[in-house]
Amino acid sequence: MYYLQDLNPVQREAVESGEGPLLILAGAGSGKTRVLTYRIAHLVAKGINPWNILAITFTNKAAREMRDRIQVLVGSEGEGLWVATFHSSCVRILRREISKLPGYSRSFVIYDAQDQLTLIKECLKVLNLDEKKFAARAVLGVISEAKNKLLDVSSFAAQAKDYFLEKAADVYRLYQRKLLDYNALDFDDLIMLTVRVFRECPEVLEYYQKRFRYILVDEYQDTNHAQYIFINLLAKRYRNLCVVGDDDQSVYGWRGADVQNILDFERDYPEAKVLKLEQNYRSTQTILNAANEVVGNNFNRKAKALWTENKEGDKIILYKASNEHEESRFVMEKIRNLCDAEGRSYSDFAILYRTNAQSRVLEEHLMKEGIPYRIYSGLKFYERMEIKDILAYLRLVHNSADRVSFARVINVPKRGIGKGSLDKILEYTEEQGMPVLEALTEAAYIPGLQARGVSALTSFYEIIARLKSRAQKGISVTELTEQILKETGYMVALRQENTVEADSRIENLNEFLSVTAEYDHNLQDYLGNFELEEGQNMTILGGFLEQVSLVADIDNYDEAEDAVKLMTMHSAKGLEFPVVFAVGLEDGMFPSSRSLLEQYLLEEERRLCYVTITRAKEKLFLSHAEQRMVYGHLESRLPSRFLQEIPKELLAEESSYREILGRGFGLSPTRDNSFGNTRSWRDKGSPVVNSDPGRFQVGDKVEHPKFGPGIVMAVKGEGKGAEISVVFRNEAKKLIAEYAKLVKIYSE
DNA sequence: GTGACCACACTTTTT
DNA sequence: GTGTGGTCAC
Repeated sequence: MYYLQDLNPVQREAVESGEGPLLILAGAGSGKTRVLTYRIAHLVAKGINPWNILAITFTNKAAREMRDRIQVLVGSEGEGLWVATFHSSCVRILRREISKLPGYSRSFVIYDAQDQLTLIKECLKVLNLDEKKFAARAVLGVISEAKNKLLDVSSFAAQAKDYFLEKAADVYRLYQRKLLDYNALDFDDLIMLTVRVFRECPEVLEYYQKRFRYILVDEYQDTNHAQYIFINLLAKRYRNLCVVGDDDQSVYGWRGADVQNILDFERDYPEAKVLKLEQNYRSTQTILNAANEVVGNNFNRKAKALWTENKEGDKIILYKASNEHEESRFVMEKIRNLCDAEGRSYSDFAILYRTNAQSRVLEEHLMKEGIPYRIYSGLKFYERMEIKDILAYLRLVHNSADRVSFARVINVPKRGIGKGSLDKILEYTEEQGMPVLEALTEAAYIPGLQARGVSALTSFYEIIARLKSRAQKGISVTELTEQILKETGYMVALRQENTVEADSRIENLNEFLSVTAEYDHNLQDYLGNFELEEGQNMTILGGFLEQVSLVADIDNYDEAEDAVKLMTMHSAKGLEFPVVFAVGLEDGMFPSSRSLLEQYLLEEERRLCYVTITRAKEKLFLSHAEQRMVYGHLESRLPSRFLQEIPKELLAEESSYREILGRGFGLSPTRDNSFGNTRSWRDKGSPVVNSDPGRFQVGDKVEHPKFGPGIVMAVKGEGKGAEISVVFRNEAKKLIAEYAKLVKIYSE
């Protein structure tokens, strides 16, 4: 096996180790993808039928990459291998099996976050719940959490222990019923219902257990409970489960990922072999040391010692900017310098930030400087209004019961069907229990509709019905899309607007047409992948809709493109760059203000910091600003506590003040400007009972009789009248020093 | 039914 | 500061 020579001894053992459960703890940059792909190739080389192998990833990008790499190793012998994300695997299974669950149909559509929210709001309205008290987002969050834990409506309701949760259970019940009515599944359903099929239909489970004799899971630390059960049900029969992950890179706890899954693997599979990949091939000694030091401050982790044979490399540059603009300016300057001095290309650079909102200022500066860039987060292509509109049309053509899509487009472009008429149609549909589109054929009987409305609705129906019959005859998605844009008047309406904005929308729609064209082009491959069986009602259009509903922006990541890459720290996970700028490293930003109050949240942020640092291969720049505009208010900020967890000898400091004004000015508004003066709560520091209410500082930990413990995030003004912004456990408040019954617990 | 205007959340992170 | 959603006048 020639390829085994590419591996170090542990990697090799991981690849060669045969049957039985295997846990691979793979530190950042330790060649985990290589191990996974080689392991699959090795299984195939040993004569295992690829058809019996399932490899699961989290992103399409990771799946594609893995498929490509395996292809190189085994060539066409890989035929039949499943390499897919959790979600797309489950969709595939459900497309075959979901009709075994009462009421569900195989032709379901998939609702994204926006659709979910729309539907939740619809439910809140029906249930007469005040949207002030029951924020749609919060309710959706609770429901999603329940689904991730595989709680169905009745078990969720049974354990609802307060008023909010009781009402949320009502929403959950209605929400599920509506999804069923509209023939739609949300993201969480994909996993939950697959598990349900497995549990309720032993013969289905058995089929897949036998088929997937060898299972590999990437990023196992990011699995949530539902995904965990899904995998473990499948692996139960043969126990050939190989999971790869790094508990230090678990950064999706907030969306239900449970690090415990990887930490408990040895408990679940006592016979498991455990291997640790600890040699890092990516980063310099300096970068790796910094990352190790930071993450070493976490308590709940498996001991690991990442090392490298790479050279020591440059010191990490730490930059203190006066504000976010100056910080951006610094980044631009460094990019220019490194391009000139070291002949680097733009594609060598990545700028990473905690929140999407931070990209705006950076983008402005990049534009001004004429530096090519690409943003991999923020408003996503598929979330743009015009794209959502055209998708809604396509979905309605595909599924005449999809009320969310119907409601979205019935009056786009304007057809004189306002909110009142829409409500009447929906009400009528509800009563008649028919697909919403079909109800339009009876528009004349819908009570309360004007004749004008009736004719508008009838002609709308005719357009969609016509398009539908053409779709059934098998015209391409591109043709269908073009016809929708034309026949619904959507394009004409946009052109008539004649604004810059409308032009960009048209441009996006053209971009969308190239997506459909690509799909049409690849149709053969794609359907091949789906292993269609006779009678399986998988239309061309359905395949397209499914594909677009499962893509994320990062999936379109192009490593080679000659542009600076901007993305959130989360999106950067799994990627690497020669030069990394991590910006906005300030307490309250990163770690986020919400994480400051709970140890476990802070630890997740620290892991995110570890992930961020280990993205860099050669050079790492860390920056923070002393003042920053937040929600339109200027706020003073302190350097991130993570910065002081990096040993000073690994750092070289640069500061705008020093450059401009020289040393010794002590200009920092809150403390002297030597870095590292902040204190984390874990430090001793005697509790101080506040005696002078005027003396609050950013970073103080305080206690409020009503709101509980909190952190001072900003102080505006001085003395008794000072306005103090404090983040409490559940809320952020602005308080006036004189009146707020704040007690200072820790002080500097 | 439509469009203009105002108030007010909102900022984590995404398959 | 921005985007959304609600209200009101036409």
